[in-house]
Amino acid sequence: MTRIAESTVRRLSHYYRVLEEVEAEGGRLISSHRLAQREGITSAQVRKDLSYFGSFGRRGLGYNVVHLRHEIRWILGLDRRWRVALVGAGNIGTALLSYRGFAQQGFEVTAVFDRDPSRVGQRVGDLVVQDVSRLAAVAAEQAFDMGVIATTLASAQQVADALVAAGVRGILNFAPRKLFVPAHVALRTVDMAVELESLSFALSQARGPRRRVPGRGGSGGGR
Amino acid sequence: MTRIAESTVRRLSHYYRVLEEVEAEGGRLISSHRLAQREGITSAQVRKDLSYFGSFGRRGLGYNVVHLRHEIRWILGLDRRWRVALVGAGNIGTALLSYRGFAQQGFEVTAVFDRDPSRVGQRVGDLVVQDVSRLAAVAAEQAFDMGVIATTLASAQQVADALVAAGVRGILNFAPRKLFVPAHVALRTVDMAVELESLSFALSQARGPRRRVPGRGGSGGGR
DNA sequence: AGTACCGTGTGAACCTTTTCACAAGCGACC
DNA sequence: GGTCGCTTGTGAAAAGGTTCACACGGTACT
Ligand SMILES: NC(=O)c1ccc[n+]([C@@H]2O[C@H](COP(=O)([O-])OP(=O)(O)OC[C@H]3O[C@@H](n4cnc5c(N)ncnc54)[C@H](O)[C@@H]3O)[C@@H](O)[C@H]2O)c1
Ligand SMILES: NC(=O)c1ccc[n+]([C@@H]2O[C@H](COP(=O)([O-])OP(=O)(O)OC[C@H]3O[C@@H](n4cnc5c(N)ncnc54)[C@H](O)[C@@H]3O)[C@@H](O)[C@H]2O)c1
Repeated sequence: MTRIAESTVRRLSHYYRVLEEVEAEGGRLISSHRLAQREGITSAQVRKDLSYFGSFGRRGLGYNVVHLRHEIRWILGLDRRWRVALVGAGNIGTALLSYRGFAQQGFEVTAVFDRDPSRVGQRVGDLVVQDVSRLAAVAAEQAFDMGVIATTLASAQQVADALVAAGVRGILNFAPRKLFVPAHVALRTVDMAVELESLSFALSQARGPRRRVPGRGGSGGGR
Repeated sequence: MTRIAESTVRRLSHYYRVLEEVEAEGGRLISSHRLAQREGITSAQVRKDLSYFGSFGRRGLGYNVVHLRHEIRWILGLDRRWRVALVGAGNIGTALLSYRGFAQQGFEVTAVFDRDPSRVGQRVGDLVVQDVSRLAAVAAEQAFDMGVIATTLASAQQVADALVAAGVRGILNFAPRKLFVPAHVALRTVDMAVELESLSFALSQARGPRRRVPGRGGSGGGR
């Protein structure tokens, strides 16, 4: 079987949401075309994505909503609980903890760590912030599947290393930096600055090309 | 000139960060190879990305750090201030407001809106939360360039519509849903659930293919 | 001035992902 | 049972993005 593209996986998440909604609305069947419409993509894309994993539809009819949702749920691994360690109980970290959406999809934050003594010991939601030095010890008990990095930029790589050492197989990183992890550890980075800058670029495209100082090559600046 | 790929723009953001760091470390020149190494990509990719915008390097030498940083700064439109309206003063919204990183890159949140009467009037950072019904009126004064949607899922599309009506040309969306906006408005979505689910998928790949009930086609589920 | 070395900029090759287009399956209706 | 309309699943084509590989330009050193 050929490797699945990251973009396909991300769309599966979207299909899953749509299916949840359609199910709630009472829809029993949905065609690739209508599914695609709700996501603003083509129906061929939907069918191709699903075809990598099997044949879930019925010709002339479409997909059974409940069935397809369960299939995608299984494909994405959402049919189990994932134990998640959160490192960094700052702005982002506490926002994530207060969010109930993740637990609903099976992502259960079972421990929070920080290194700031003023935060350690405080309660955040149902959890008490622990000192990050206890990460290895707690991991031995709880066997985290994933780690979330919500620390300051400067600590991100060392926290990643600690999480890897603690045995996580996946890391979600909020620090705006490239992290290096072993090949067997999956890494995803949420970089809001990149998104904003991408917007900034898009909005700047309206303006004309760079006005250049005449008589000056493009290379300059060096002495 | 050919359209610039979104992936190229995102990498430019990363190059920009690396250049900031290298500059802080006192480096004057950097080769595409070393720049690539710090991002875990190939040097050809770096050169290709930059080549879409001009010739910024010197053969045999590399790129002048300060000069290249300024070029990218200009390309990404970070050489000006962007006025940003934030809608939704909940967990994510307040986390964003407490973050100083954005203002440093020129993204200035100049107004915050919510519809919850218990939040309206409260101070968050330097700003006072206003009722979302005032969005149009405030936009007339402040001329927002971009909007950030940090509201609940159910409100996201109507808030997007309101922001578009208020004249923003870019939207950063945190609600996990596909939003529809006119072609002249740039939209980027930060969907943390998708990221987590992508991790979940990656971690699930270890397990074998789906065990199927024998004697049952792939299509089933319908009556 | 000549030679050795280095690194950019870029066409071409390669690889990946998306879109096209259609045969084949399925239900409905006569 | 036959025909019609609808929709899937999928090879093949197209589009898009990345990597290769090298000519060319530039520095350094003799
Ligand atoms: N808040 C935002 O809106 C926002 C937006 C974009 C990016 N980010 C990024 O997200 C990350 C977190 O941002 P924030 O605003 O929550 O920052 P914050 O300063 O509020 O929180 C960071 C927390 O991490 C803790 N920490 C630092 N080093 C640690 C370590 N080695 N081990 C354990 N804990 C450690 C700190 O004590 C602090 O509590 C930063 O990297 C930031 O660049 C934040
Ligand atoms: N908090 C997280 O960690 C997290 C993670 C992933 C996704 N999200 C998404 O981000 C969004 C915000 O999450 P949150 O945790 O900050 O939620 P929240 O409930 O804390 O905040 C949402 C805020 O939006 C306001 N709001 C709702 N409808 C509005 C409207 N029409 N106009 C103006 N304001 C309105 C609410 O009054 C509330 O203050 C949600 O869509 C959520 O799915 C949040």
